[in-house]
Amino acid sequence: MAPLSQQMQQLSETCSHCSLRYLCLPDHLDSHDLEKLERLVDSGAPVLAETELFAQGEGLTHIYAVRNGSAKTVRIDEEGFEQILGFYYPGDILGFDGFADQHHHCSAVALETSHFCRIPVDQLDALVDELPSLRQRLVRLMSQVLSEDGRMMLTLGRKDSEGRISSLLLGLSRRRALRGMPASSVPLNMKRADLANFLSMRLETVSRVLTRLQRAGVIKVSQNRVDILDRDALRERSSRGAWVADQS
Amino acid sequence: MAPLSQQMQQLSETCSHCSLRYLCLPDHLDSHDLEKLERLVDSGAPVLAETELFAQGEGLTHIYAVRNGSAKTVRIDEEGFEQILGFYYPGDILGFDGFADQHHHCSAVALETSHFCRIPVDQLDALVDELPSLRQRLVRLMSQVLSEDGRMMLTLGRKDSEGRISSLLLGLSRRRALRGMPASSVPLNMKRADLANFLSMRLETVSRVLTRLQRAGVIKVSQNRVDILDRDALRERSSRGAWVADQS
DNA sequence: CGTAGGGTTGACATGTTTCAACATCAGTGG
DNA sequence: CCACTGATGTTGAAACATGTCAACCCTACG
Repeated sequence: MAPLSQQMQQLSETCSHCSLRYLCLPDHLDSHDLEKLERLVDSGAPVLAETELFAQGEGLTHIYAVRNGSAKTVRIDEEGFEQILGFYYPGDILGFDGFADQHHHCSAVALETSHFCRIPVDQLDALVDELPSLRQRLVRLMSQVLSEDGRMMLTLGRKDSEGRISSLLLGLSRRRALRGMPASSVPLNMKRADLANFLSMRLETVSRVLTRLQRAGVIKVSQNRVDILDRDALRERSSRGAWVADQS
Repeated sequence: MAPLSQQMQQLSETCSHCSLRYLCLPDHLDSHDLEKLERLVDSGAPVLAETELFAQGEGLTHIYAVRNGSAKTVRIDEEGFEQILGFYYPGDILGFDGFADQHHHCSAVALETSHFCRIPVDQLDALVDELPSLRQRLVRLMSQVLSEDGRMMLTLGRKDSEGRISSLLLGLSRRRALRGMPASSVPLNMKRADLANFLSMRLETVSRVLTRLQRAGVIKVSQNRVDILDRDALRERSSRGAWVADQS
C-alpha cells in the first residue's frame, strides 16, 4: 500500500477518481464536462488546525471543497459577536455565501489538519456559462444548503438543550453514513466551545447534556468521540422538548 | 390618476416598468435580456390572505416574486412541528429552496391580499442557459438569501427576547427603507403567533416585550403597526442581551 | 348586543445561564 | 520520571429569563 501522503496526493488530483464525486460538485457531470472542471481544481498543501481558509469581508477568489478533515464557518456580526454557522466534512463546499457581492460573509477555519480543493471562482464562473450541467449542479447544491439552513433554524429555535445535542449528533451521524463511514461512532473534531456556540448554548450545558445522555445509556462519550448506543432513544430525545407550534 | 386596480395591472405586466426591478430578478439585466425574462412572467389574480402559493413537498413548477402585499414561508419538520422561515415583501423571491430536488421544502402563504409574479422554472431554466447575466443574477440572489439566513441564525441563537424583537423590527424597517417606504412606521402584517413562531418565542413573551419597549418610549404600538420612536435605543437593545461568545 | 378570535397581563414553574470550584489531560522543563 | 502549567472539560448552587397556565380585555363583525 502506498504511503498515506502519496495516496491523498493522487486522490486530490482528479475529480474523476475521487471517492466523493457523487457528493461534491462533480455529481451529475458527464466525463467530458468533468474533465474541464478538473482542470480548475487545485489541491494545495495540507491546512493545519485553526488555519483560516478565507476571512469574512475578504474578496471572493476561490471556493473550497473539503477533501478530507473538517472545517467550520464563523461569522462575526456588527456588534462583534461570533457565531459558528456550520461544520463541514469531505465533499462539502465552502464559500457559497460569497457569490452575493463577491465578498465572503463568514470566515472558514480548519478544525484539524485537512486538505481542500481550491476552485477559482472566475474560471468556475466562465465554465458555468459553458456547461449547463455544472450550472444546474451549482444551483442545486446552493439550494440544498438553503434548505439545510432552514432545518437548522428549526432546531435552534424550537428545541431544548437535549434536543439540540441529540439532533446534532444524529445529523453528524447521518452525514458520516452518506460518506460511507461508520455512522455510530461520531468524532467530535470541534471543541466543546464550538459545539456550544453552534447550538447557542453555554459549554457547561453541552457538557451536562452529554453526560446526562451517557448516564441514560444513549451514547458513550470518550473524549472527542461519541458512540451512539441507542439511536432510537436519541431520535426520541431530539424531538422531545421541541415546542408545540402555536396555531397560526 | 387611473384606478388602483388598473394601475397594478399595468405594473405587473412588464418588469421594465416595475418599480421593484432593482431589487428583484431583473436587476443588472440589459433591456434586451429583460424583455426575454418579461415574457416568462405571469402576474395572476390577487391572492387572498392565508392562501397557499405552493405547498411543502409539492413539485417545483414556479417561483414567485412578491409584487405587492406580503407572504411567509413555513416548514413542517419530520415530527410535525411548524416553523416560519421568513417574511417576504415586494421584490423578494419565493421558492429558491426548491431547486435542490425540484420539490418545495416549505410552504408559502400570503399574509394579506397580495399580488405575485409567477415564473415557470422550466422556462426560466432554459433562459438561464441562454443569458449569463440572468444566471449570475440568480446565483447572487440565492447567495444573498444564504447570507441572510446566517444573520437570522445569529439572531435566533444569541439574542434574548428583547434583542430578537428589536432586531426583527429594525430588519423590517430596513427592508421598508430599501423599497422607498417610510422606515419608521412598520406594519406588522403577520399575527403575533407568527412573530412568536418566527422568533422562537411564545406569543405571550412577544406581547410583553412589545409593551415593555413601548413603555420605555422606544416604539409605539398601535394594533398592527409599530412606530419606531428611538431608533438608536432600539439598536442598542437589539445587541444588548446578546451573549458573549466563548473563546474558540 | 353577543360572540369569537386575537391580544394582553399576572402568578408560578422550570430550564438554562452564571459564577465558581474542581478534574483531567498534554506538553514542557527540571 | 515527575512536577508544573495552561487549556479544556466537568460539576455544583443560585439567579434569572422565559415558558406555562389561566384570566381578562379588546375589537370586529354578524
